[in-house]
Amino acid sequence: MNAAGRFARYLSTNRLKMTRTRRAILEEILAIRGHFTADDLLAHFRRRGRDVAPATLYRTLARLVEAGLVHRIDMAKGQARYEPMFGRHHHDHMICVSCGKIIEFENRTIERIQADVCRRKRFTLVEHTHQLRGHCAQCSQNGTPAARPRGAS
Amino acid sequence: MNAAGRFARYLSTNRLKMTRTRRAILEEILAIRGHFTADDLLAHFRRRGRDVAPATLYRTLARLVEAGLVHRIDMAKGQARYEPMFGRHHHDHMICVSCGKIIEFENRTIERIQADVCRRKRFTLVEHTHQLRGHCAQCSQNGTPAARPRGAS
DNA sequence: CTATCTGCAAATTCTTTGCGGTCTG
DNA sequence: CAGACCGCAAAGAATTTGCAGATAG
Repeated sequence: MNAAGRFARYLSTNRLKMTRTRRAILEEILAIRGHFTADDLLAHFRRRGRDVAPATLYRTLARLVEAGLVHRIDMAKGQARYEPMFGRHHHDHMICVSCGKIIEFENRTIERIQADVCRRKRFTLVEHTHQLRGHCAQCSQNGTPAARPRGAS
Repeated sequence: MNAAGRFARYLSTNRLKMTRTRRAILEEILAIRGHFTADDLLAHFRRRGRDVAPATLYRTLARLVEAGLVHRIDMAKGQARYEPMFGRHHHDHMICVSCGKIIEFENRTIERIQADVCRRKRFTLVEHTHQLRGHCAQCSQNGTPAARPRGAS
């Protein structure tokens, strides 16, 4: 089923409604096809005259996340990012602290070890965050000041 | 060198001052010897009559992090946590979403693969966050409602 | 003595909530 | 046509910043 269909199903299952605004938000996200912030979306709407209230957008994003159609990436600092998850599977992120670019990565071995670690501690994993922050190839090259590695969690 | 000494060295190197308040904050952290929030520290001080302004605490924590003596754990939601790093080496965290408990874990293989991933993408790693959120052994057992695993990043 | 600190209060940032009118199923 | 939504404005949480007097080197 496509994204709109899946959202519709999620909504009806939960006795929620498919409104014009919700449809518009989902379409905009489908059009972006990449990482975005709540503000990005608001700006898109503002630019084309359609005004969506921040409150409404946040409420809808929360529903899309619940429905499993969108994934929220909590940044250490500043706004959260979102990304569509239609038919995609799990991956993690490298975030360039110079230019903000997000590079996705996926590693089966890490996921497996992670599961092992949880099993060993009898920890029931619900979700995880694995972000690598640093400088992307371009920024490292363009003499971005100080790319000194350091440990962190 | 001990923590106080290291902090003193960091301060003087940067033409900063070792004040009474900074000393008190560092001592309090040494006494806690575990994970804490800015609010925890403020409460400790308030309880014993010594009043430290939030602004001052946050400024000092930032310095301690810069000095490498304290590590900041950014939580997806709510307040950041801090932990002393005196003579400890890197580790990551499992966070119980039921009781808030933080369990540390450390895995050389994951760290190594992570470094490989960065090398392959020519990404200069500065720091990383690897958090597993879920239910700890106790909370899973005590019938904490709904421990249904889901994917996330 | 002078630059850095401290506490206070106000500002910020991102997100959430309360409310009165509107729309969907 | 009842219950869910929308936009607006105001609230919220955690942290940061500006300022005037205090203090360390």
